[in-house]
This record gives sequence, structure tokens and C-alpha cells, in this order.
Amino acid sequence: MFDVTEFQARCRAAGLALTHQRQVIYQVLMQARGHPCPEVIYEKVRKRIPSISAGTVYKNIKTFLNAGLLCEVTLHHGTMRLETNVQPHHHLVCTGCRAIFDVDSNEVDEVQLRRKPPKGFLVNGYKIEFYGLCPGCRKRQ
Amino acid sequence: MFDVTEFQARCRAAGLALTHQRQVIYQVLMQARGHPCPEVIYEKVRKRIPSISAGTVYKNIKTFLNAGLLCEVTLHHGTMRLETNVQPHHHLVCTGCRAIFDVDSNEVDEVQLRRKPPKGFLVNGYKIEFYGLCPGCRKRQ
DNA sequence: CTACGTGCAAACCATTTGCGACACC
DNA sequence: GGTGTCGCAAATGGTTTGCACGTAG
Repeated sequence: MFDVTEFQARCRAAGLALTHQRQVIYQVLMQARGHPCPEVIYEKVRKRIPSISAGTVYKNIKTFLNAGLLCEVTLHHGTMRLETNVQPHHHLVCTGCRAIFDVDSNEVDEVQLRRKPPKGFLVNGYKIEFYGLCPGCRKRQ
Repeated sequence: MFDVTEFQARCRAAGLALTHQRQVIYQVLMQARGHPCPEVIYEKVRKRIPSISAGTVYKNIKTFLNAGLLCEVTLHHGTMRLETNVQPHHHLVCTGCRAIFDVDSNEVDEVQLRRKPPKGFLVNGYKIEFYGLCPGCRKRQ
């Protein structure tokens, strides 16, 4: 699951100091189910380091994003949804409670743009979001 | 482009009063290039109705969303990105400047989940987001 | 005339920033 | 020992809310 040695190595590779706070934040991120937002992370981290500040959590999340240790679920502005799964994959989103589930790349067919993208746009990849209702929200309706 | 009569009809159908503010907001939304956030809309509306308040714009955007006159680009929390194109379609997102372009459904292949979604999840549809760099951001790099 | 819509101002929440103190390397 | 990191607290930015007044139906 969480491998300190590997985390150390990755930090060193990125030129980042290996602080206790960072280890805990990363560990919490890895162990978090779903695709937590920074606030949730902050809450969980605070259980282990009560004195930690929100600023530190936000700063380190940004640092991890820059270092490629973390991914943002979408690129749109707003509340971040995070995941340590850096491998390309897709998402299944509940339109009711906005829960997010992972869908492996090999579970869906390859997609290709039939036409050329607009003048000069360079396409690097894509993500698919499937929408629907999770079991809980289905019952509630 | 903007058809007052149709807007009237849609408002009546949804049981909404036809106010001047609403007409201007909707018109601005329709004429807006890209996928504007509420703030941008607010700015543009304010040029025509300087006395309008941000609250009114936000309230009406919510109203339009409920009435199905408007779509949110993503379901994730945070800053809204809006579009009046209610037809299903996909997006091309610039990872540099976060600009969003539309991609018509018939420009990409149909996608199917190869495996069953998690226990009891009911899938209604999907959206594809292509990522890349727009011409402007390509130059800048 | 009455319910719905508007403007205003304050509140809210997530996130960012600046800075002095502290810890990793 | 010096740069990078932390904690704190204040600032910011987007969005929401409550309420008194105004207007569409």
C-alpha cells in the first residue's frame, strides 16, 4: 500500500524535502477511498497531526501535483477532486451524490476523433466520464 | 440566434416569469463563446443592465439549470462552466488555459463499457473530454 | 393583488497568500 | 547554515442567503 521508501525516492527525484507532514498527507491520499477533495484530506490528516494547518495541506497538494505524484480528476476550476492513480483511466460519476468511481482503460473501447481537431489544437489524450446513479441514489428516488 | 418568442414559450412552460433580466441573461449565455462561468456572464450582463446584482445572475442561472434551459459542463463541484447546448456532445479542453471547445457526438465513435458497472450502478450516458493544447498555448511553450 | 423576482449587503466556504519561526539536507 | 517547509492569520474569490421592495401575470 504505502511504501515510505518509494515515497522517499519520489520526493528526492522531485527535489522535495521529506517531511513528516508530507508523508502523512500522501499516505492519507493513497488510503482515501473515492476521489477526495482537499478538505477531506485535511480532516483526515488532522487526526494524525492535529497541529497541521489547512495552508500546509493545500500547499503540499499543489506540490504533489507539480511533481506528478498526484492527479486532478478534472481540469475545470473549482473544488479539486484528487487521486493518486496517475495511470490513465476513466470515471463513473453518480449524478445524485457526485460520487466518483474508477473505470479501467481496458474496460472501454479505444476512442478516436473522426475529424481533425480545430486548427492547431494538439490532442494528448482523453477521459471518459460515465454518468448514472449509484445504488444508494437509485433507492432514494 | 436568440429567439424571444421561443424563450417566452420555454419560460411559460417552466412556469417562469418573463423578466427583462432573464431575457438578457439568457441572451448573453447564448451568445457567449466558449463555456463561460457565471462571473463572465455577470460582467457581460452588467454592460446592458448596470444595476443588476450578482445574486440575480446566480439565482437565474440556477433557475435555468432546473428548467433545463442550461447545462453544466461538468458535474463536479466548484466553479460552474455553462453552455446552452443541451444536446449531448463532448469537449476538447486545453490543459494550458482551460479553454473548452465542443466536439460533436458524431465526430467520435460510440463508447461502450465492456464490463458491468459496479453493483447496482445505473449508467445513463457519458461524455468524453479530449485534452491537449490550443494553438495559443502551444506557441507559449 | 399576490406571488415571484430583484437588488443589496452580509455571510459563507474553499483556497491562496505573506510572513516569521523552524527543520531538513 | 541556508533553503525549503510549516503554522498562523488575514485576504481573496466565487457563490449563497435573507430580506425589503418592485413587478409580471
